[in-house]
Amino acid sequence: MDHTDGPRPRAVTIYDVAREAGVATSTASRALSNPGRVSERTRAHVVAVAERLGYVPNRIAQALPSGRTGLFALVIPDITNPHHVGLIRGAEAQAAAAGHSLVLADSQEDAAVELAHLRRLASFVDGFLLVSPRAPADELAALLHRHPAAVFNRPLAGLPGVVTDIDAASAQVVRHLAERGHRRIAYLRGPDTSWADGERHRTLAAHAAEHGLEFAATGHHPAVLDSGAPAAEAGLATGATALIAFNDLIAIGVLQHLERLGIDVPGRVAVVGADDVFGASFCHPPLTTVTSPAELAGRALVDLVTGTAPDDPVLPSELVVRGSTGPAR
Amino acid sequence: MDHTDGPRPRAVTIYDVAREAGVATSTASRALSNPGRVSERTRAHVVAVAERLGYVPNRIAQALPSGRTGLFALVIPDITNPHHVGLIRGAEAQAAAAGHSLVLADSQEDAAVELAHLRRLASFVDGFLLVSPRAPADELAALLHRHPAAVFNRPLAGLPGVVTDIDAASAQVVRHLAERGHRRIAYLRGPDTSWADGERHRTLAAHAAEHGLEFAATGHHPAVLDSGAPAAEAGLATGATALIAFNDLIAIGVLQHLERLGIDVPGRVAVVGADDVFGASFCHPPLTTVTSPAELAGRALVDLVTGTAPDDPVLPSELVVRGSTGPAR
DNA sequence: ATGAAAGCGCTAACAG
DNA sequence: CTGTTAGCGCTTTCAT
Repeated sequence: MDHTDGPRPRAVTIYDVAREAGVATSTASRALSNPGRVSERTRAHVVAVAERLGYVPNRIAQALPSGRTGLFALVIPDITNPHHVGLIRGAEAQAAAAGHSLVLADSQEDAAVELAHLRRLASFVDGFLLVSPRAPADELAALLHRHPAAVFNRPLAGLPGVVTDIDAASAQVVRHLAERGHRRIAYLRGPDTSWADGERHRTLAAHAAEHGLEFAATGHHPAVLDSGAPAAEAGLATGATALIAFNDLIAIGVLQHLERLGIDVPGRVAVVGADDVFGASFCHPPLTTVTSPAELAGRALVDLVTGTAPDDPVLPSELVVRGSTGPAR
Repeated sequence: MDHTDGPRPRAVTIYDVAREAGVATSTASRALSNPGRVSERTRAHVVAVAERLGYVPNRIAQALPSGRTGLFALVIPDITNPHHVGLIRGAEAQAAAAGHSLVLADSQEDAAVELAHLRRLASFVDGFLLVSPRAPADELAALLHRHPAAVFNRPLAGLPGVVTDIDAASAQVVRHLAERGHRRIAYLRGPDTSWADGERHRTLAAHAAEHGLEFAATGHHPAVLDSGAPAAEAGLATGATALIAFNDLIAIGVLQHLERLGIDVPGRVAVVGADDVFGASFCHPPLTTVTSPAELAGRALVDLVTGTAPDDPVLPSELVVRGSTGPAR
């Protein structure tokens, strides 16, 4: 049987409440959602009647005149990535605290899917939370013309947003590796549509130059565990003694591949990830990585889109040294 | 500035389209969403005008008469649990494929929060996807009276649902441990509001009896990593040589605690988890666990709530043997 | 402080 | 095949 078909048993409306309470619908409405503009006596009476009848306001009907649903769309490139889970969690918590809810949209790293989500959801939500959006800036701008939005990890003209302090993280990573005696390092790039990837590439190269280190880059690699093998091969081929992966997923995949190859980590090659996802602390060896302000970012996005500007649009990220880095061979 | 305040620039309505196309609104409506009930010529014309004006139907307005939003609420006890991520992913994918979207609701293992979500979202969604709901059955029933719902891992009278084949999984776990020579096993229980926990407890005890094994249980333990230490202590105190945790989160926490204690796994004690979450294959030692049909379950929930009954409400779960189990001391 | 009435944008009878 | 009209449930002027 199809539960979505057929008329649902009709619910108690505000008309029922008004009639039962012997007042006009407008009075009932005010008593319920605009107290203070009605006498205490009638307010209490209407509320009591509503309670007794089991009245629950129809939020679609509420939304039609106001245009506000209290729903926000959270658009994510890849739900599978554990990194994004922190973001979902932060956003959900902050939204719930403000009485809002999130509509989840997974764009599967596909710009077209992402844009389709924006179009589909536009008339339904009060705003968009865009996590590292992949679509071209002009197309995003066109679709978001009449909708508030906040963006994580991608500066977009005219849209508020927060970003990870990638430069600070890269500086710490490079300094750490230089101190451990590495002379040649390689960056295993992530998706080419990722702004964060470009930033990591740029800042790692710059800091490597400062320290007089040789720098190479490989990729782009998809941000998934399975990229580990090809990324590791490409990284090793550069002759680097330290491999810095775009994120922990790739880094853990790299560790697994190196283990299969019998290559000692960190003895022969060091590995660094990014995001400090669940699992990074107990993989083998435990992964040196940089933290991601994911949960913070999720909260900040909700704040931004609801009009509360955060103090600082640059969110902290810092190095966590674990077993996967060590002195160069 | 506050993006949510102030009137949004008003959008193109179907009236605009109808006027511009020189037809009645009903004709425009039919041309756009009920083709075949209008001449091909006017259809094409209206569509062209709509396109030119950049018309996008207002989904709230569409939803008001029909009562259908195409939104489904996914209610989860704990977003943090990586196990649930598979479920979210499966549900999102299946919903998206059918042109629906998901509203995310995290009840944080709290029955009151769960019920509050149902109340808040009821008038907004076409149905509920309940993942291991924690609230009392009668309260759930009362709130879901007029809303379709599908449930994962908790049989609820009158509601369609799917469950994991916990009995089969338990049978395999116990047989595996018996074959490895364990004579006394302990189950580290999960949340007391979890139906799955009760089932695992019951079936593990039954199969242990079949095999002539001694069986003990400890807990309830919250289903988080930090439960690992107390759960491990309680489990060891039972004198068991094999500890079966409610889920992988607890199991991995147990592994970490045993490592700190210098207790050899699986030499001195074996550890088994459940769900086969991300990380289970590369923790130390890799965790023997049972798979969870999470993604499948997510898809099945969407199918159920949209009226497509799945073939079998019992979803497969099977043992994956890794390094954390071995012969008893 | 309260009531009457209009309108949010769309769909679905009901006519023609 | 197309136009007219009512109505989904609620909020909000505008009167009183």
